Amino acid sequence: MANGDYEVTHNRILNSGKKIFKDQGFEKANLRAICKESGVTTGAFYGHFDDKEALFSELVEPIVSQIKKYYKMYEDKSFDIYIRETPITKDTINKILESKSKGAIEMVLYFFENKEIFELLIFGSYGTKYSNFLDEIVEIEDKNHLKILSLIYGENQVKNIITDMGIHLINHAYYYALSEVAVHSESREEARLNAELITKFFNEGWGKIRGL
Amino acid sequence: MANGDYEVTHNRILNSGKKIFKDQGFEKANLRAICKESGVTTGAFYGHFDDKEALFSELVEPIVSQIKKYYKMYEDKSFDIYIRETPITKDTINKILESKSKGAIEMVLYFFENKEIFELLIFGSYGTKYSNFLDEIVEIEDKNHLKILSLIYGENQVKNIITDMGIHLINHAYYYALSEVAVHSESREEARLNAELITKFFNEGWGKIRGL
Amino acid sequence: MANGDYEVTHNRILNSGKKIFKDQGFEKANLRAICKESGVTTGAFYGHFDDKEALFSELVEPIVSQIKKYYKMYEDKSFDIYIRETPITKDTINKILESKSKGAIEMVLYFFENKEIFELLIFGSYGTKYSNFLDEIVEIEDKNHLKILSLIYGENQVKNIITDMGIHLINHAYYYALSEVAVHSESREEARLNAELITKFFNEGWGKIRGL
Amino acid sequence: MANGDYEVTHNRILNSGKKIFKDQGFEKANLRAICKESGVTTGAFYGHFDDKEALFSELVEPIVSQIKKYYKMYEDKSFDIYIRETPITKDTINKILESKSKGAIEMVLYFFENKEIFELLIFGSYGTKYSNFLDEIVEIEDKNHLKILSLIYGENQVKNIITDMGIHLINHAYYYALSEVAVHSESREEARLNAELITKFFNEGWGKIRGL
DNA sequence: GATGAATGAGCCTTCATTCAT
DNA sequence: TATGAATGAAGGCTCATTCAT
Repeated sequence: MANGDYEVTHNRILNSGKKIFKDQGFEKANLRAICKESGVTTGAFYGHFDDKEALFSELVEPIVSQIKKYYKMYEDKSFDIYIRETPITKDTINKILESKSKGAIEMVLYFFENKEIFELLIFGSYGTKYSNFLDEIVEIEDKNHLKILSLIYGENQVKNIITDMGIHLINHAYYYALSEVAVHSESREEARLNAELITKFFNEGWGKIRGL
Repeated sequence: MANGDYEVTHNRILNSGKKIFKDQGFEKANLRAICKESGVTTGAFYGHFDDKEALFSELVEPIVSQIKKYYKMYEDKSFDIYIRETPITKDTINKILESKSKGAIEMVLYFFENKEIFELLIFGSYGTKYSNFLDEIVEIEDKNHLKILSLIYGENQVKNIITDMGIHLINHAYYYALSEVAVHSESREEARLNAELITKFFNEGWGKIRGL
Repeated sequence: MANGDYEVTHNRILNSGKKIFKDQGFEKANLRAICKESGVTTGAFYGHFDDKEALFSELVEPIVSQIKKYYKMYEDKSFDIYIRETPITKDTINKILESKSKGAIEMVLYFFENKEIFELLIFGSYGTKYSNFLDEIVEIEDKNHLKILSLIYGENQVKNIITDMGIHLINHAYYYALSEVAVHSESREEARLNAELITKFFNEGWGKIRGL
Repeated sequence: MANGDYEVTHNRILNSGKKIFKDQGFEKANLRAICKESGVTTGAFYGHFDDKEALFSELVEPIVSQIKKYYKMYEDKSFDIYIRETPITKDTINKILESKSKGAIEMVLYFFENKEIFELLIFGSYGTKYSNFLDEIVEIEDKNHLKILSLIYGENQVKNIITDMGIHLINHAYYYALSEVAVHSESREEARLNAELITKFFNEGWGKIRGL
């Protein structure tokens, strides 16, 4: 192995890691195999990453922090509306829901742009601290959803509309479906269409639940 | 270990396997721990099962074959209708759909009755040949769904309504949600209510898709 | 390797461990070398011991618990005298000191009987939880010594006789010397004579310190 | 790292080595950590020292050679007396012993002035060629002691007074105690007092053995 | 000279499976 | 058929040292 550029080797390891983690998942992926694929010794690996999970983290962290940033932002904004306008008009509700839908679709597109990494994060992270990442997001969405429903029906009436578990089941299905869209769509356009399909589909269901 | 009945020992291993596979998943479960829990030596284990996966299979196989039987039956029946009645009436379609929904809910209840095994099969099978079991079911449902849509719109028009991937995404979400219902509901009644909620929710979405 | 008796293999490992730990110390000792020496695979090793340190512990623990037992007993007895007789007579002091000396010599003889293990514990335990074992004993002795001096001079006057550090320095020297006696004497008789020499030597020094 | 003076860098490495070797001992000390602490690359390190042990040696060598010089000197002088004055007077013996004691105390003070390095040499050298350094000194002292006792009792009578091993055990205890004094005293004054305490203590013991 | 990425043998440990008894 | 000790390849990781630039 030529005594190469740090960054070149680093990226070679990142690429091998991405490939092998994607193929086999974090748990099954063999560090020596990643090193071999990168044309690097195991010793060299540890000059670039603290351990196996650090490689995974470095691959996945950009997308993770982006998502966290998004939720931070979203939470603040949502809370803002929540305290300022009471009573809430139907129009406001619709705006919130529409903005949520648009946000979801844009997120899918962002994930699509980072397909491989996103796939890693969602479907290959078993054995890492990210293994429940999507579930954590779903839980945030559960809370947000509950807030919105509380705006509409009042905090005490929500439970007559749907249970907490009901909300969770539907959100879980929704966000996993969107994840699949990001991972399995072949083009940006296809991703957008699929995300819109799923979103409309779920909005319809929510409409039914809310509407009556 | 008293030289007990073969069957007694066999069942003890099955029970320990069920417990430990459920807690840790197939992959992480330690065979020695299962043996210890059963009060059986590793050598004895291999008198009962070919290997670790054989234990998992035996646990899971009853439910698997039940499901397969169900789909075999369903397929035949569906195909039956398909060839016998043309042109198809709206009423027939509705009957088919309703029967599908009912079938789904009953399936959830059946899974709920076999909660632990079902959980194993769906959420603990990573590393076994069953790791894609639910996906395989979803694929069958995709085909069924396509048949139904073909009955309504004609085989050539379906693609104007929804893509194959669209069908798959929605079905995937649907069956995963139903699986969660079976696994996480605390009572049969709760399972039924949740299954009905999810089913109505998804029917609403499908109605929208079909309706246009 | 014949599929041998558990105990036979266990002892073979213990013996190899004793030998190699003694030669190289815990830290430098190579587990594979111990296994090779025992004619056992590394896998087999872990059927007998939890890890490298567990082997060391099992070798050393009998002597450790014996010593602890001795100090437990000694402490109780010493404390007993301390509370019962006040003011203390010179005669009592002498009896305590003589009993301490006799105890020390007997301990050396006990260690001599367990030479190899004792050597392991005192001089080969770097890297284990026993690495400061002798220091811990010395600290106990420091406290005991302080008690005795307090009996003679009163708690407040001791510091005019000798500092805490002074006590510690001398005790440290004493117990290391006794350890060397146990480890390097070739016969029980030699061990006894050396232990007596060291003890008389140190008693003389203490006499001088006390005497003024 | 600014392309500093060779010597500046060299000293920085020496200082980091001193610090880290003292904290962790030679064996456990990590060369990369030493380099990092010095702000030097590993490559650069090997421009300054042949290997890890060479760094240790350079730190410790000044004190080592000083000690060797001392013993060389001492040996010559002692030998001198031995051949010149026969029969030896009691007064001469006392002078020799007193000078030895004074020498020991001064040595402790010298070690105290070089505390850190001395601590390295005596308590942190496991894994280097210095690991038995103090033992080697003790052996020299054993020989010197034997010479003195031979002067007093005649070469053939010494063995009636004390065995070689007895001498060694006591000397070992003595020099280890003095080493502890140098390392653990907080001030020069404390070091002197402790060294005097230990020396008087041991002289008392020797007096008993010799004289009476 | 200095750089610092790379080396690679070595470490302890795990675990499904085998097989002599 | 049951036993359970033994297998042995594989795992992630460490670190003094080397060497192309």
